[in-house]
Formats: sequence, structure tokens, C-alpha cells
Amino acid sequence: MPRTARGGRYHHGDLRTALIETAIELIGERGVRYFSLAEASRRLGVAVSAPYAHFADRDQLLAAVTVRAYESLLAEVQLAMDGLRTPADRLAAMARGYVRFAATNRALFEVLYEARLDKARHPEIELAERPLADALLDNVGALTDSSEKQADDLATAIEAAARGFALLLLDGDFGAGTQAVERAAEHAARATMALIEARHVLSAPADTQRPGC
Amino acid sequence: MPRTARGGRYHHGDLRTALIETAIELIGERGVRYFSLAEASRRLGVAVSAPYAHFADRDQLLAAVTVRAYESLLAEVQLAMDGLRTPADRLAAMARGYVRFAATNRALFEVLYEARLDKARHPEIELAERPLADALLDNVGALTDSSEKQADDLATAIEAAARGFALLLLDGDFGAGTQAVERAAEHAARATMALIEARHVLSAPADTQRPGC
DNA sequence: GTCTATATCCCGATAGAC
DNA sequence: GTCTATCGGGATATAGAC
Repeated sequence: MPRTARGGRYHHGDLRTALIETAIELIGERGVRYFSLAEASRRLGVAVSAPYAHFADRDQLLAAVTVRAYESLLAEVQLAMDGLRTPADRLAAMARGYVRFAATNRALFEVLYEARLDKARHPEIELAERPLADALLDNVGALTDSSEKQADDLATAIEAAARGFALLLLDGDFGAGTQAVERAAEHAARATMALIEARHVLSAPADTQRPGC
Repeated sequence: MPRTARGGRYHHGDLRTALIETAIELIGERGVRYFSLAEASRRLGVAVSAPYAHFADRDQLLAAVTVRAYESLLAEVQLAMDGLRTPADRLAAMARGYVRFAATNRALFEVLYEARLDKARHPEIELAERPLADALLDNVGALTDSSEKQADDLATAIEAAARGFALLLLDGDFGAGTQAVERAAEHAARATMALIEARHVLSAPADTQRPGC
């Protein structure tokens, strides 16, 4: 713990960044909803009032964490897509990267969906989210025969499936450890491929569909 | 509010049930994390110590709510499947019912996944969950050419997608109101159909798959 | 089974000194 | 920019009277 104070003032020099990192630690241990500025201050060895020099309130800190979360998620997804050229391969890779991100950055993944921040008060969050949404829509749109509505339906299905697999993984349904992560990521990628292959089913009246090729 | 006390003792006669119902109310308004026994007591007009005559602690009450949640979910899913005979139709209906349940019983849906209860301390929860898992596995298994592993992979994909659609709906991504619910439910049903149709993709090496029939 | 009262603890946020 | 001190609030849980 090299960053605790040594009896005197806090001379870290970047309490703002330290608070964000400690918030991520704490959220990982106990969940967003149990995160408190007071505990973060204690862990950093500063007074409970110190954070207010850098963030107006608790939500402002959580918003900063959320922005970082979107940035990390985007990086992980882009890394997974690297070198792949077909839209289908890139979409499957997005799902894989998304699931990996959820597992290796549990706190950041959680803050994305459970921080309950007032979106109107934190417009920077939507800004950070956009590139990811664009990447998804671009690749879905690049699938040859997709009309606008079909593209949108497919994107939504892929998003839903990826999020579902990530949550099943975090709930322990795939077991624990690195193998579980890769297993879940692989499942998400294959489900994405399946949705792409059967995408004609997604936007048609359900009662005209019959399974089986 | 006929159940508030009229200045004297609480003569409702079934505080235990009243607590469960009030807990569901409060969770729907503020989320599980912010639910407290104290506030439930206040709303019921009883002393904050009264609940302890019926539940050992807060988690025991939440566990009772969770059991009720699984029962309600099972009922909704069974209702949606009613009259349908093919496994595919029944699976699509399960997804539809699941999404409808999430929207019309938001509090119960939330408690299923965000109560953070120690499963070992509340074995009754797993008991309540089982019939639902069985229904899913039975129908997936009834699809003609599914091996055990293929059946399991398909079941997981359907579960992930349904949960994802439910969360997108609750996040407002489908808009608000009854139409949004039915739209999301329909999407979940179609995604289920798509996963069934392309289920051969789910359990095969991803790099041998190419989209398009 | 419910009450009153209390012990114990944690939180967010602010005021004013340095 | 950080500190000390504090206000005002809310929580869980227990003890003992009725």
C-alpha cells in the first residue's frame, strides 16, 4: 500500500486520479451501490472532505469512472477486432471482447449499468458511449442485404446476447477462472454468428417462421 | 392505504406477508440496494423492530421475495407457453414471457439478480429456480437432433438473449409503455427462433462458420 | 407479536482553519 | 488542496416492557 499517507498531509499530487482508481477497486469488491466516498477516503488516507475538492459529489466521481469504463471497453473491443475484415468476423469479435471486458474489468462493467446516474446531468457519458455504438452499427450495416430496420434488429439482438453471456459469466454459470472467461466469450461469438446467419428470422413475423434449414 | 395503523397496535394479522408486499413496492421504487427494513416498517406503520419477529434479518426477507419472484416468473412463462406444442414455439414463448415478466414485475426481476444473497444461506432459492431451468432444458432437449452438449449450448444462448433483451427494455432502449414491452418480447422471441434455426453454429468451431444460407 | 428505547455504526455534505 | 470538526440523516439489530 505505497499510497497511504505517512502521518502528514496527502502529497500524492493527483488525488483525483487516485480516487478514480480506488473507486474502481472498491466497486470491484462490494459493488457500485455500496461504494462510498468515505471509504475511498479512508483507503487513501485522506480526510472524508478531501474528495470534494475534485468532485462536486459522489455521482460526479462515478461519472468519471463510467467514462473510463467506456474507454476501456472500446479499447478491448477494438483489440479483439484487430486484423479481422469481414463484418461478421468483426461482430463476433466485438462480442468476444465485450465478454472478456466484463470478466477482467468487473467493476467497470458493473458501473456501466448499475450506477444509476442521471444521464442529463452527465452528458460526457453518452459521448464516451457513442464510438462503441457506431462500431456496432457500422459492421451490422455492412452486412450485404440488411435494410435499415433489419440492421437495427440484428444489432439489438447481438447486443442483448453479448450482455446476457457477460452476466451469466459473472454469475458463475460458466465456472471460474480464465477458462470460464474464454468459454463464455466463445459462446458469445458463436451466438453472434448464429444471429447473423439466421438474421432473416429477426425481422419477420414470428408465426411464419419454422426452425430447421 | 388501508393497511396503516390507526394510532394503536398493528392488527393486520399477517405482518409477514405485508412485509413481503411492501418490500416489493419499495424495491420497485428505489431498487434492492436502497431497500431497508426501516423504511418498510415506516410505510406499514409498525416499529422498526417488528419485522424481526418474522425474519431473522434483512436478507431473510429478501430471500422470501426472491422465492416469490421465481414463482411469478414460472407462472408467467407457463402462461406464455400455454397451448403451444412444438419445442421451438414453446421456447420462443418462454423468452416472450420472461421479457414480459421483467417489465411488469420490475422489482421481482431485479431481486432475482441484484439481491446478492449468499446462496448457501438460502437453499430455498435454488429450489424455486429449478422448475424454470427444467422447462428450458426439456424443450431444448426435445429439439430433434440436439446432442446433450448442443442442447446445453442452445439453452444458454436463449437464456442469455432473453436476459439481454429484458435489460435493454428496462434500460429504456425500446422506449416506454406497453408497446415497448411487446416489442421487446417479440424481439426476444424472434432471437430465440433465430438461435434455434442456426443452432448448428453454436457448438461448432467458430472459424469454420460462414454466415448466409 | 408488537412496542419503546437504545447502542452502534456509516453516510454525504459543509464550514472554517491552515 | 487538505485538514479537523460537525450537522443531520438513516441503517441494523437488540433488550426489555406489555
